[in-house]
Formats: sequence, C-alpha cells, structure tokens
Amino acid sequence: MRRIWAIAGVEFNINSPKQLGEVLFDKLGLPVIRRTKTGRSTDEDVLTKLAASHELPAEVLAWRSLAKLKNTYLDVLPTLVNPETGRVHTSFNQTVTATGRLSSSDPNLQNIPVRTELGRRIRESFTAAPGKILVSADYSQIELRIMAHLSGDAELCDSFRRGEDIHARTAALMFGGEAAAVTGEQRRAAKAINFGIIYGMGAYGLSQQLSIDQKQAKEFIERYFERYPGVRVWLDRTIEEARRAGYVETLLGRRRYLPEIASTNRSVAQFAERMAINTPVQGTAADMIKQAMLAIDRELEKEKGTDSFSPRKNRSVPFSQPLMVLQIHDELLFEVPEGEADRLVAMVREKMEGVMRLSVPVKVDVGRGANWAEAH
DNA sequence: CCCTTCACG
DNA sequence: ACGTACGTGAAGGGT
Repeated sequence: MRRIWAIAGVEFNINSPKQLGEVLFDKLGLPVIRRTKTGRSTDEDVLTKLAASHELPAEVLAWRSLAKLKNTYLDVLPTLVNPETGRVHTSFNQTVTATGRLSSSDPNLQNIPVRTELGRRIRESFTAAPGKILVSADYSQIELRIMAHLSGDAELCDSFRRGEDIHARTAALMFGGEAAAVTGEQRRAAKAINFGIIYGMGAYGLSQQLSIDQKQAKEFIERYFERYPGVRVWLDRTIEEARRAGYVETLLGRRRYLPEIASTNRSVAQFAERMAINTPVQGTAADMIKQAMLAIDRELEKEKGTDSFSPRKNRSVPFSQPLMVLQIHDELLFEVPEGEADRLVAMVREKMEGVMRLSVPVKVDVGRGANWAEAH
C-alpha cells in the first residue's frame, strides 16, 4: 500500500475503481482502454495492458489479488466453521441457474481458489478427518465430449474415441503437422478456440483472448469449421430450432426459454443465440453429474446397509462410510476412510462414466490426498 | 441497492 | 456504427 501510494504520489483508496481511475488516467495520463457503464474500466485486462507503460498498474494487480484472497477467503472461512461438526457447510441451490447447474452460497464453496500458488495454499486448508482422505473425481473435457455427441461431428467424435489430446489434435488440424509436434503456443490457441466454440464466440472475442488481430481470429474460426464441419451444422441448426420453438433443450429435456432470440435488436438477439449454443452443452453436463450423484448416493446407501463399505449399521454419525462432500460442476469431492478409497474410486468412476451413454467415451480423472489441493 | 471486480467451472 | 465468449457468488465502493 505504501509502495502504491509512493508511486502514485498521493494517498488514495486502492479498492475504489473511481479513485484508481483518477490516479491512472487523470494524474498519470495513462490511456483509457475501455469504458464501463459508469466510467473508465480498471479491470485486470486493462491494467495488464497499462503495465507496459507504467509501474503502477502491476503493483495494483498484485494488491488486488492479495486483497481478494484475504478478504473473501482467509478472513471469512475460519469464522464459518460449525462448532458442532467442525466443518464449513454451504448451501447448494437447485433453482438458481438458467442451465441446470447447481450454485453454492453462504459460503460459495464452488469458487475456492486453485489457479495460483497462493490460492492452492488456501485450498490446502480443506482437509480430511484423521484416518480419512479426500478423493476428487472430475469429468475430463466433458463439455467438448457433449458437443461431440450432440453434433455428431465425425472428426471430433473420432478424436475422442482414439483417446487423443483434443486441444493438440485441434491444433494439428488447424496449423498442420502431427499432434505430437504442435507447439505450446499452438495448443493454447486451439484450446481457446475449442472453449470459444462452446460459448458461441465471435472473431472479436477470440482476438482479445489470444491477443491477435480480428482478421486472423476470423481465419482461425473459419479454419476450425472447415476441420469440424459437423460442429458448424449443429450450431446453425440449434440456433434455427431455438428461433422456431422459442427454447432449447438439454439431452435430458431440460428447457431454457429464449424469447429474446426473436428480438429486432441485433445484439440482444445475438446474446440469446450464444445462450442457445451454450445451454445444451453446459446443461447436459449438469444433467449428467446430477444423475451420477444420485447413482452414487444410492450405491453408498446400499453399501451402508449391507456393510460392504461400513461394518456397522444405523450410526447417527457415520464414521467409516464415504461421504460425498462437494459438487463443483464437473467434479465430485468425497471424504473416505483410507482403507476404502480403492473401492470408492472404482464405484465412482463406473457411475460417473456410465450414467449417460454418449457416442464418445466419458472419462473421469481421479486424485486423492490429505487435503483438497493434493486430491485435485 | 447497483456497480465493478474477480474467485471458480 | 455498435458491441462483442457461457454460467455463477462475494466483497468493497458509492449512492
């Protein structure tokens, strides 16, 4: 804080985008990259660009990331430990999202940090009880597999059936050569495109994501559709059907109504078109993991009764029985007695991979450890 | 209470 | 010319 104030030459509230804007844009004369509804944006993307011309933006970014972790997680989570159970309990909301996902609140345990080293140290504080371990089981590239299934694109389906690294394969198809020979840079670009397709991105969005010009981004997208023509057909048909019916559906028939797709305001209609593309993919993944959770719960209940997992019945506080403790969209987290982990992993794998049959394999990655960071 | 920002999938 | 990748929840600022 003192360093930031010294560089700025003025004491101000770093947490106020308004005051920060006055320092960056008025006092220091740095360029305004983007506007918000109410003023000049100072978000991460903007500060990263400004960091090329002044030392202050990088300091503010560092401050922000530390403040976020401290204020949202470090200072709060310890106060939320229930004295009866010794655990932090969240609420899972079943009727909040538009796609069929769960959401988590009070506290949100679906956004615990993981992407930075310091973030992972916060995640380490979620631990298993003595004698138990945490098992994390997450669907591998589930949304791309679902898009392969929904679109039936031959190339995409074959790639998954051959068990290939899908981002490397996409890079090879787009930039030439063998999948084994793609550079890190090419794979990164292919990954951004694979994700972008699921979100209904345009050339502008991709150009921003990859720091390339819009013309080149447009060429990338066209090239993608040349290689995966079935995907383009599916996207077009899905939007067309949404316009006709006024809604889209997941594989299990969950509907999202999109009346705005008929809007004469083009940006409003295009927003609805992106929802029409993303919802069947994200929503089908939500259908799948919910079905898996039910199948796993039934199995755990059954094992509890027949003592395959637990030798004792009717314990009010189950000790030796595996517990499903969290769902994070494509991941399930279990707390399990050490000696029963192998059996649990085999059962969870089978249920998660087999609960909905797709035309491509469904793959689940499993990790285990004394804490959530280790298991993940 | 809304806005901006940023944590996650 | 315009706005521009999906879905969430929480914190702090400012009104």
